[in-house]
Amino acid sequence: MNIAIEEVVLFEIEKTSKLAKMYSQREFDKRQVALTVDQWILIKVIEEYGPLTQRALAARVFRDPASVKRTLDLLESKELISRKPDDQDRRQHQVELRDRGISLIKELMPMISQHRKQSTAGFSATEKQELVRLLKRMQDNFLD
Amino acid sequence: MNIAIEEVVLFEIEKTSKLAKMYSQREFDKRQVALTVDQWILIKVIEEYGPLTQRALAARVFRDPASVKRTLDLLESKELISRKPDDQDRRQHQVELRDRGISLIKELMPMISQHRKQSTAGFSATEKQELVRLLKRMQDNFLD
DNA sequence: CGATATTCATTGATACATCAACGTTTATCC
DNA sequence: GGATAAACGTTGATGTATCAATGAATATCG
Repeated sequence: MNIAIEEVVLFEIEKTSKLAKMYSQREFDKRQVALTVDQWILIKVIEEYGPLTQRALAARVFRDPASVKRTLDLLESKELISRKPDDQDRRQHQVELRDRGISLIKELMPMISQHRKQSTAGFSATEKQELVRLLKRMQDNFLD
Repeated sequence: MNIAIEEVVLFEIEKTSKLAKMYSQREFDKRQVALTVDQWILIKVIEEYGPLTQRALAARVFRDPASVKRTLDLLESKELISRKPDDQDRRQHQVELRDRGISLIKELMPMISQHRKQSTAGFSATEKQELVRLLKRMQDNFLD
């Protein structure tokens, strides 16, 4: 049974992605942080690029707007973010961080930075760049 | 706002993984194949390694046994697989392909092979190997 | 200016992901 | 051998992913 390298590549990408997410989630749980990794990513992106619309937010994190909407509902109930209807265009809502969101991010950033470093521990600068370069080329192959 | 390369790497892995799955799913839908990508992966693994227990199957595809169980329920209702209680150990079930599963795989393999090749189109043999090597090293970084 | 088309957020339906808890069956240990 | 522990599959709860459809607001076009 000959297994094509192409198959291995796709499998390893999927596996790496899952492992990274599981690793982060365990860290959150260990520290009693009542957040999922996807929720964390949203509030971090809102901090960096907000206020922004739900659609713009979804595009930035590469998720479906319907899915992002539901996650925002949860973050709103935790009082970490708020949504305000836009005055110029009342179809869209501006999403922004609330105080509790801001302080939560400040609190968690050290752990997050540590996790990011851990992901490429032992990699040279060249290897990190090469990995990103190859991944982007693969992405292009899927955009037809 | 300086964005660490570690952050980019993790993001690109996630993005590549999502794109690959979306690309495959669109192909399935286009051809009216009534399967999700995850369902396809399960029956393909059962074909290659079956019969096997649900737990062994879950470990092979790197998924949660509870999740695999539910997907197997769907595949069973489509009459693509069957489950038999093991005589030696009645806690576990042996999962195997049924005739319809076998012929479905035969029918879809050309498309799948094409998709796998597409993923690494333009890659040299060295680049493919390098990508897999870097991914595996990253996985090791998460196994503590 | 008024009909038509598009955009945004939302909701419903279906599927997958993870963990915890549970019943049944099998292993282990005193 | 009988109590205790562990393994397998299952179910429930919660969160995320995708597509299709809907309502309200805005753009566009004749």
